[in-house]
Amino acid sequence: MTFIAPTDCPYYLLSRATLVITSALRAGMNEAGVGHVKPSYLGVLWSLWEEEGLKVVELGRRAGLEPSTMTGLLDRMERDGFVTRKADTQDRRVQQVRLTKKGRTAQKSVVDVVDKTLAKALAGISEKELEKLKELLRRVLANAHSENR
Amino acid sequence: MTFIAPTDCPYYLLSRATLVITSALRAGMNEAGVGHVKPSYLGVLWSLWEEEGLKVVELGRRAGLEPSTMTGLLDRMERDGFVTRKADTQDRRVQQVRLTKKGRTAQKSVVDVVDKTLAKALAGISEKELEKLKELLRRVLANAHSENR
DNA sequence: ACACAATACTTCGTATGCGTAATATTCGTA
DNA sequence: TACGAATATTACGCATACGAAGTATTGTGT
Repeated sequence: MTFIAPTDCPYYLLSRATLVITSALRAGMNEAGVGHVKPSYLGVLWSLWEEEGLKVVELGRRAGLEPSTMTGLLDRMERDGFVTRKADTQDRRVQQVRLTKKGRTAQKSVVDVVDKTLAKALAGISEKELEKLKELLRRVLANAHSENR
Repeated sequence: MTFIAPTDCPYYLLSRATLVITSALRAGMNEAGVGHVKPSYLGVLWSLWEEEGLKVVELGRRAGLEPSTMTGLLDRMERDGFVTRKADTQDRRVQQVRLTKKGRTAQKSVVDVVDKTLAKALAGISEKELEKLKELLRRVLANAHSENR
């Protein structure tokens, strides 16, 4: 199969969809007065709201990001006052990442923005269709995963 | 609707799917000996293989990218020898972008890599499912589009 | 106990994208 | 025709991601 028009190419559609939702999230955060929360922070915040004191590698694993990516991401999050790093006393290679008060109290607004933004982005898509979409995307990820070994 | 696990969040799935395919494309290009062709070049090359001498804004429109993004992209493509810019004599604001010989001859290998990479990434997804996926993604783009005005 | 492998994290260079502002040119209208 | 609006491009700062390579620490096999 060869894809001619951009709107016929799944890669184009995926990239664009990701970018427009990222933009919408950024805008939504600004409007809601939590503009310091960048879209990339979400994966980390989500993990830490569940379980605090995770290490860098573990956060990366959960968000699907490389450790080297996490470093810069956590630098920005620390700069913006959402998390702190704390050396682990057991294993001194490890940095424990924990939420600040600001990181904790942001949860409500942030979850709200994400929900509303996704609802808008996915408007007109039924529950069933959404499930199908997610299932297909999971299959793409599974393909990539099995490819790498 | 609130999304708990990453694999339950459409935004996470979309981002990850985009990134893994981008990675796969990069790797595929390298293996095929056209490693200078970066994934971002594809949108521009596609447009120029169709019609040469397009201006920067038009290339951006077709690829879904901002003009300011195009500048850096075209800089890299020029550096890597795929395109040249040429001032338009009619309208001196305009830069005509045209393919070099290298840019033209790359078409066959590049299209080949893209086809094979997408086939692998989308393995196990039927024609019908792929159509559905594309339709849903187009709807997301349409939503974003109508949102912005 | 010691050499070597594995793990955790960071640093650095590069790619990719956006938005804002600056510059140059052209267009439309009074 | 002069002038403000629109258009085309670039410049700059920032966010986000990867991979390769470096550093520190821990684990393992002999």
